[in-house]
Amino acid sequence: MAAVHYELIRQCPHTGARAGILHTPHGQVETPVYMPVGTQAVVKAMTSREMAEIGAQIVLANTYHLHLRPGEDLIEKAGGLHGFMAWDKPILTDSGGFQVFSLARLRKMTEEGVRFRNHLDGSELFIGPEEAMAIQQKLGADIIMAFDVCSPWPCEEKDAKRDMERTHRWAARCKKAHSRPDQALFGIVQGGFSKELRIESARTLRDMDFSGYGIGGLSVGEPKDIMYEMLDALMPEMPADKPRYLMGVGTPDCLLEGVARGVDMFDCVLATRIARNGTVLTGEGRLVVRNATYREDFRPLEEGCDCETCQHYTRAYIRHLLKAGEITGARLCSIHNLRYLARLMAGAREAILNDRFPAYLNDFYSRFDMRGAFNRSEETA
RNA sequence: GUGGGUGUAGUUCAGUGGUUAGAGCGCCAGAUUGUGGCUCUGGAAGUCGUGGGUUCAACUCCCAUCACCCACC
Repeated sequence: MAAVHYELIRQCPHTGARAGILHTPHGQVETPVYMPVGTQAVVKAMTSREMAEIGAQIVLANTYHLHLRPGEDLIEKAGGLHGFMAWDKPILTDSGGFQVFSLARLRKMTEEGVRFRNHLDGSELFIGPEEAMAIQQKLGADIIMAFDVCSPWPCEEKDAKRDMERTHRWAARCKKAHSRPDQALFGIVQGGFSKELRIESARTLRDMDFSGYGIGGLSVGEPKDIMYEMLDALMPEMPADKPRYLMGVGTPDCLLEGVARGVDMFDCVLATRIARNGTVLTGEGRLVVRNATYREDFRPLEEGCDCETCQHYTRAYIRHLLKAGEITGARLCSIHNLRYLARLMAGAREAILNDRFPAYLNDFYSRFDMRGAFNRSEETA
């Protein structure tokens, strides 16, 4: 049996939403799931014990960043990422493909791979599909990602096609270089913002038979409507017996819209990033606890939340910590946001299992104030 | 008491005759979607201690005065 396999438990009769279990060498993951991002082998400001308490089932780490520092050889000596991080639940490593995209000014890309001038000391390094696989196999995550080419928004169709085709060739090279049987390799769908390309990419990768499929190149600046259109087009082409992972999403509404279209896994830095800058997520919308209006607000961040932060601390106190630049302010907000997303996804799963996912989605929108928050579609519309 | 110094945004300071007096920090707000982010962007905020005077023109020069600081009696 493969290192990772997906077990479909229940399909929503009205939407594409599905509840399942991802079986991995380090235990099960109940899907749909939000995966906190721990780029540098840590979810910023959090310990692995706290992550477990928050209810995180699986965390991410990043190939590019860990290759630079401290290096995969050291992590391998430490017993792989699980030993190094003291986290015995599942881990997924991103391949570094996105860093090629986000650090584009520093790159030189050829068919072989990508030459970077790294951001730490400026020295040159090269990562191609084989290097990305070799690094990830030493890091030892349960799930590793193919090295892909992420097209930007906006993007000419011919450029998106070129990136997609290279992604497919690189996916084949990744598959060939992948040798550890206890790690699952996921391919990544690209295709820019063309439905035809997205469908072609999904079919091509499906035929290559990966253990799961990432959907890359979305949430890179495009309006939400366009992201949803792409998902609507490509999701029917995704194999039902494999997990589907929408990379880099996101906001609470995008997560649920993704679930509704059959996505099983998500990751996003948003929750922890905005937490460090004083914004938290609640069922009623965003709350910028850093703002002066909460100076004397002695309520918890969110009434009824079961997170450690909301159990013990007030908005006024957290605001004070944030304003004073105290690290604990960022920690308390991160704990809350991670717990919020864990609850959101657990609630979605529960709703799917009970055949009431559409009502769950409606209830979310009726409570969550979308005004001015994460509303990217308004900018371009 | 004598001599000297300093008074400019909430704060620390820049600005020595010429557009609408600036900066850092603070304050207020916005941004943040496979993390180069305790980051980035924007905004509000000053009767230039006070009162006179010189000058076409004064934060800037002169006089007085008040406050604070230093030194010496």
